[in-house]
Amino acid sequence: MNEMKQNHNISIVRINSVEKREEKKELTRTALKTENFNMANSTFITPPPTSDIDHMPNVFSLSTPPPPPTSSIFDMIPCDITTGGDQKAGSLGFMDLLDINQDFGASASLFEWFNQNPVVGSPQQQQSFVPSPASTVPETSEVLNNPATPNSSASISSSSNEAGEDAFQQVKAGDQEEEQDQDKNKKQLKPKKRSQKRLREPRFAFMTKSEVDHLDDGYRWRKYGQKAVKNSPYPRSYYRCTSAGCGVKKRVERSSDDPSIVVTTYEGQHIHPSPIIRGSIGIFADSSGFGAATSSFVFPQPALYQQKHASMYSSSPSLNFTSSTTRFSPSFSLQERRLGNPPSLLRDHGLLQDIVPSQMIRKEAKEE
DNA sequence: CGCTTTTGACCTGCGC
DNA sequence: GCGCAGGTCAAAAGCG
Repeated sequence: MNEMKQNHNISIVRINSVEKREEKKELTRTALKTENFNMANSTFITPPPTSDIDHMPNVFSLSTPPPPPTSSIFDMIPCDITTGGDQKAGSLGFMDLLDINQDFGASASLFEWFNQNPVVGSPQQQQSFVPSPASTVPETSEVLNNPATPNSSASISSSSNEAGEDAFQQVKAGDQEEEQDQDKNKKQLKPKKRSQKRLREPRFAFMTKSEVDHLDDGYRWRKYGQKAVKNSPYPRSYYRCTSAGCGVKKRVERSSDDPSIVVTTYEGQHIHPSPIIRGSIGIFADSSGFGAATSSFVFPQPALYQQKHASMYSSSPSLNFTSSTTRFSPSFSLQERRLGNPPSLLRDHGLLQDIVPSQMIRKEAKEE
């Protein structure tokens, strides 16, 4: 249990995506040129938006330095947020997202903000988000840099194939015949659905400073694989949501640069409410919950889902934080947050208080 | 007994 | 075409 009380520095990356193979290749090449290429020097290139999840900022970082013992989430100082490829977007912080320093209009929550700020609009916008080869890595690194891991950034590329089922059914049909001929000698002769091209769901990731690899985000996960990661002594674990019909996956791996950093990548959206949802506290089930070992915050559920389960959502939950031991989903008032008076609930657990934005240190350093 | 984790093999995509 | 690395499968083992 002690490990559950580690500091959890979180960096979130969400890069909207556009399937630009050439840029992707270039990114890869660029990254590989870097001496310490790893997750840190990567960029998410996800498929075009398919849901409300894409209303989230394309990229934002919640990197956090080790907080003082008495710090709380309310002590957080804005960290970098870069939207799209537009550097003019400037920096926004975690608290910005929480409506502390930034006016999100009527929305008092990250959730609402996400849904009210369709950052991802036109294909052009999406494309603009994907940094050019020349600028991508540095920019991404800038955004993702965590004080604890100067070289850290996360980079994942994904490809989407929207050709659809038809294409794959044809391919599959052909492959099945081949499989019958081929795999008789092989151990795993069972026909797999491998011939189908995988459809990539939108992905996003975040970095957490934690000693715990598998972070509790309120959902139940089943590990289905583990692979050694090139240039890293730490393996990557693959998890799938255990809920029937829910195909959300997540990958967890440690940064080779800083073993204390856990990089978690979510793919897909939950089609069910978070098991942790309970009580009267305002909650929004997420589309891809994520969090730290002892705390988690959850991203918005797709609008469609919310409509179906409107009763499950309160008016303005800001962020759903949960604990693996004692879950809680604070829906504190804006005033409370602005006054820096976190609910005792938060203070008592020393969980969220571990989340501190990356620029806190930077700013403090500047002030000194 | 049912669920989860482990782990080696296999599949797929990409670079050379 | 080959090799590599990422991703997935599924049998076996582990666990409560």
